[in-house]
Amino acid sequence: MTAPDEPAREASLIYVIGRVDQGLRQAIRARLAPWALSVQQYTALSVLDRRPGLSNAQLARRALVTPQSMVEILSKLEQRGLVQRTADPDHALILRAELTREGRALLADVDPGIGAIQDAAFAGVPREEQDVALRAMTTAMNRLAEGLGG
Amino acid sequence: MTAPDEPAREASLIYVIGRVDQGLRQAIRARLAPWALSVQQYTALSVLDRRPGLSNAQLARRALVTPQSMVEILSKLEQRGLVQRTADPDHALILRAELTREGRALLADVDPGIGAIQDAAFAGVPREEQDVALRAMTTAMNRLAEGLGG
DNA sequence: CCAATTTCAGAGTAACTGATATCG
DNA sequence: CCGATATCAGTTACTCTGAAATTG
Repeated sequence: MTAPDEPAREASLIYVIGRVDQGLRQAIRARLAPWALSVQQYTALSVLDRRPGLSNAQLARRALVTPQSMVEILSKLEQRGLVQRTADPDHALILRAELTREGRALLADVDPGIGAIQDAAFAGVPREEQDVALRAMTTAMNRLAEGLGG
Repeated sequence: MTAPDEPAREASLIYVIGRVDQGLRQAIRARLAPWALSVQQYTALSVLDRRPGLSNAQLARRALVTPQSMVEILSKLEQRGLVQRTADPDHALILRAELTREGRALLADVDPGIGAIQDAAFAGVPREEQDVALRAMTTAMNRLAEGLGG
């Protein structure tokens, strides 16, 4: 059976999102391998690059994972010297994270390759439609972050 | 720090897809818990419902995972009596899978709840835009299945 | 012999639940 | 006391790589 499977007819949005994420993750993982960076480590780095000063709890809410999951990611980045954390002056309990110089340098090395993956995956889709998709997905992301209630 | 995080400004499509998938998975997992079904088990069931007769290898290509990963999912469904597999008459090596009556019954029980999750997540997005998003994501899925080359 | 399918075994990744300690 | 943060420990979910046997 070498015959290629026929393309799926009408799958649900929820299903297609899962497949795309799976394929994207694989591609990103391969691209990141030379730096021994995991997908979520890369994700955390790029979030911190755009929003320095987020705490572990804030990062976790943003990523839609538990704070315990984020601790693992963040602590490894810190051990590796890509991220540094300093206590908030007003709340000694809160550790605000930001990229180190090494972290920024590594991100600059890696970012183009990841961008290329996105471009390749959506090459067949017109800009305007990509924008519509991005808006739709962003809406869903925000609703999911609120627990599907609001 | 109880103040809600400001909504993300301009994240990349690739990033938002990852977050949405993560949020969706969590919601689906919770909804599936009473049946002790995992997310990928549910996914495999619904694919087989629409396309009976797919082999393990075909399912794996469709899901963008290795055949080894799919074996685990499929064999558990088979052990549980939700799926049955029969050898292809022409190729004794190929085992074609299909839902059992129990599998179809369980899927019928579960499906509405999963549909509700999708509806809730994309409630704020107009139909036409959901369709555009679905088309864009389907294009990306197919490109990823071809290895980003084609 | 080669290509495709299935599957076992081991490993690594990713995320979770539970519990503990601290701060305001 | 309560709510939020951080984090340790254990566990489950998910996927991969490697290797083997079988079929056409």
